[in-house]
Amino acid sequence: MSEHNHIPLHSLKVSCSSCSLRELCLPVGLNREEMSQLDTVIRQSRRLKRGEYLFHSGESFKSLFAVRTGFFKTCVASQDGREQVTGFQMSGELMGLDGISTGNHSCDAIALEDSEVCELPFGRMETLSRDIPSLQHHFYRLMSREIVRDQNVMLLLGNMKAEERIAAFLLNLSQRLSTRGFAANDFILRMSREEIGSFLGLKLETVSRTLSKFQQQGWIAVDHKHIQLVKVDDLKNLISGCSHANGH
Amino acid sequence: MSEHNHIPLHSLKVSCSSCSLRELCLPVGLNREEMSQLDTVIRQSRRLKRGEYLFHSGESFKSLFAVRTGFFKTCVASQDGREQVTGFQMSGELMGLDGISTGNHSCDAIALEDSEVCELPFGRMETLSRDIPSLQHHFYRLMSREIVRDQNVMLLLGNMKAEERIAAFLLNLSQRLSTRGFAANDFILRMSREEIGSFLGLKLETVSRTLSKFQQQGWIAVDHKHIQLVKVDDLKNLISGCSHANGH
DNA sequence: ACTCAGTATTGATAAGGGTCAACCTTTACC
DNA sequence: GGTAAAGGTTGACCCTTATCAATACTGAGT
Repeated sequence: MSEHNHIPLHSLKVSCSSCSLRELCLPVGLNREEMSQLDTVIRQSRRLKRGEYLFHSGESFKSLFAVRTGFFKTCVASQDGREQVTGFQMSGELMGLDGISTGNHSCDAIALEDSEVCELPFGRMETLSRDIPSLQHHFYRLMSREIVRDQNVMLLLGNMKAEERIAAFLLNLSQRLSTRGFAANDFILRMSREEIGSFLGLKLETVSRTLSKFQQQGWIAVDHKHIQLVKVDDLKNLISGCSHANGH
Repeated sequence: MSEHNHIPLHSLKVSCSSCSLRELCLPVGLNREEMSQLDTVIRQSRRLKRGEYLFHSGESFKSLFAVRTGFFKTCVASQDGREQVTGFQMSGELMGLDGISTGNHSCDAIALEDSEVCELPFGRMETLSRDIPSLQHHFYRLMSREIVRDQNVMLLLGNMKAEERIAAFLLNLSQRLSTRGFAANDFILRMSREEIGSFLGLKLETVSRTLSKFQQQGWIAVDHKHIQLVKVDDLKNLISGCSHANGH
């Protein structure tokens, strides 16, 4: 936590050492002292291997986690084994907001590839956010954004057909990847067909068939987990009308 | 805003004059001064007639609203007219949290019967919550609870069959009504079959048929909007396994 | 390089729920 | 109080997606 002093504020974005969190999740507009206060709170990052749980449903909630690198899914499970994936998280995105409510996590968070997260002890963030208004505001906005995202998923699950869901899903991924500087139209899926299906309320066979269909129509190219979007406009046409439906 | 001085703290619950909000939504544990600070922020309530919009999607976000009396739905609409009801709100429940994210409401809120709400100007609540830690904490918890509720709706929409959805819906309503001191097994639906369907991702005909089916089985009695739950355990059996699925 | 388990594709068939339509009931409004 | 509009029920039929099944591919680990 040293170099801040030598670096102009506006470039902190790219030069913070400990954690990419601040670039991606936290508000600009903090002064140096506030930044260093934040530094004392954010714990060093934790590494997880593919398949590892970041937290389990029911576990006591202590911290939020921000993805530094890698890819996660969050899911709620019913007693009889059915599971609903409630979201996929990539770098800069936050997990654990559901735990604040009861003090226990209400979902599982699982790494879909080797990943790294920043831990944000919530109690200390809460305290700190009292002293730093813009931080408090930012947290309210983050939680609200999650609510909006969830509402859009409801719209997707409640109103859209399989093809529309898949198209919305691909376009949403594409948009989030390009925000992070990755190619928008050429990417690797980090999740299985079954996990996509669980998120979208479809069976894995339907996901597979729909991807094949899109490929036959020349809209996308599918090579297992490697996806290329060829005709983005056609995909967008499919969901125009049911729009709003882009989470995150 | 007068009688607080004469009334012991623990009974504020029942005796606040201006607004039932504090009883239902806000944390206990405020002292008298904090309570009176809150009083200066909470605006007098607003009355709405059935069918009236409390706010529209896209409208600038200024305030949260808590239902005092009556019943609301919130919904997001797609361009082509499809609408997804994202929730039904009854007394004590909050609307508008989605607006914090962008500064604009992302859904419509519509009164399903003549209703009364408290307005909570968000900017002032935010400021106040800096000075009153328990208020800040309470807001975080409220927002988190909304996230958990939405996740459970996703589970419902993504995994459950029509009968399970309807059963979960009825049981959820029942539970929330009984929390408020109303009969748990005998109530009037405030929403149409179509609105139920929109919330549950079903068509109105399916809602109607499923209610008829439950009635034939002797599990419930249906007289238009008047519903009686006769065999609650059978309804619960239907959704055991997919449980978790009770919002709010 | 081989194997086994997990993952994906594709086809055939079935079921659940959507769609269309007719009819009935209630509510709201003139 | 009568009439129109909205809401609700029920039936027949069809479409989308789930289910079941066979096969193929991939990749991690030996």
